[in-house]
Amino acid sequence: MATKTEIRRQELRDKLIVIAERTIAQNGLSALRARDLAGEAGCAVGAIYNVFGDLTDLTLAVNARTFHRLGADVAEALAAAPEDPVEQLVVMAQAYHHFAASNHLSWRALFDVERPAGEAAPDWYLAEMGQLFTYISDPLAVIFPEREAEELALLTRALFSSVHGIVLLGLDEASAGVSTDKIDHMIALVLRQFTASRK
Amino acid sequence: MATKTEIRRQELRDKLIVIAERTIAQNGLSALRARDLAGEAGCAVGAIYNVFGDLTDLTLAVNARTFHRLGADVAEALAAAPEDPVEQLVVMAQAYHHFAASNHLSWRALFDVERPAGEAAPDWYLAEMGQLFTYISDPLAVIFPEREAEELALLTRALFSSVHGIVLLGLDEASAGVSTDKIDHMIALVLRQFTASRK
DNA sequence: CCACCTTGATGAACGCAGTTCAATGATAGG
DNA sequence: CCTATCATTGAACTGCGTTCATCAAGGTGG
Repeated sequence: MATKTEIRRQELRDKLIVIAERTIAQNGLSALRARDLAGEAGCAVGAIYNVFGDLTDLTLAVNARTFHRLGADVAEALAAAPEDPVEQLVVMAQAYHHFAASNHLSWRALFDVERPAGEAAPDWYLAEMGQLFTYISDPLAVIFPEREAEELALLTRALFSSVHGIVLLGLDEASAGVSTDKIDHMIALVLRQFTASRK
Repeated sequence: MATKTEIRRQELRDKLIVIAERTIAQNGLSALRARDLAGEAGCAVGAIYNVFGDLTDLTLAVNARTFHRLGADVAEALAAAPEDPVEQLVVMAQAYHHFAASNHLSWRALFDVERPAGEAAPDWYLAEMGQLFTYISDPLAVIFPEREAEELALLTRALFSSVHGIVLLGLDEASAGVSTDKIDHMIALVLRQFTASRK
């Protein structure tokens, strides 16, 4: 069938994702503009809309890749972590922090993308999130062997959210952000203190 | 001097803040439009810019009031809380949560407002934040009497950020938000577990 | 290999924001 | 009351995402 066309579309799709990824990483989500994109990709503005529904779709494609890189970094840190489950939590949380710090604008784009109210997050997002939760709940189950599964799930979510909050506010320069070392320190403080009494 | 003019300006300023506050509370920050605002206030679009530098300035004025209400709610909860410092932390954190849940769009506007990169947060923001931090650090100092002041400051910030993260992700419907009860439960879990071993 | 038709690509034009500023109207001092 | 000064106005400007009538290319049957 329209093989030629499909190949061209796929190539344009990839090219747009690469350009958008670089733009977001360097200048943030707000710097993503249809005309600039078309200029850099050497296509018409309308061509973007032949390949993506709108710029939000393109942003989501970039975010999927960012989230995947994030998950890979955390997994890598976990693989290299010591046996101790508390240390595993600390190492993973700090890997999350370092990813966010090193990919600040891309990481922000994960949360700043406009989502139509009441619409569920895309599947890849929930899947990637579930993977992260598994990394957390495994050590947690070792640390708190007597807790119910449901309680562990809440703990997992709570700890992830806590670390996320520390990183979010810590990296926010405007509201008197905090040095990288101090963020790592806060993460370790919370996790160690949290797991200090294992019951 | 220009008393007539100044009075008129002050009245317009107040009227715009009230209208913007209602608009944000009901339909979110993205529903704030200069023409609608002028229409509702019965003034020209340009008049907005005689009184506020731009719409972000107006949003910041609304945010100052929101943040102040938030602080008042937390203070009220603290005043009605038991003596036990751990319970004080839990009560305040849940007050934070309930404010965010009951004023979701206004609360979101606190963080969603566009801030020029590299620019510090306004003074009222830092002051209000400092007040919240004091509410937290006082019970913390009772719970952890042997910790250094610097360490306590980090703990304070870390705990605030943690609760903020739990509320933020918990209220986010798109990424499979969580029921109000479960958010309260997560907050209590984290704070109680965190303070279970007092050292 | 050509003629035809279907399908895709194009970019000027549209709608809708925030913001500006020349023209108009009000204010206050003489 | 007059006039110089200042405030207000809203049409116009700019910049954005998005659309769609127009044109070009691709594939197909003869």
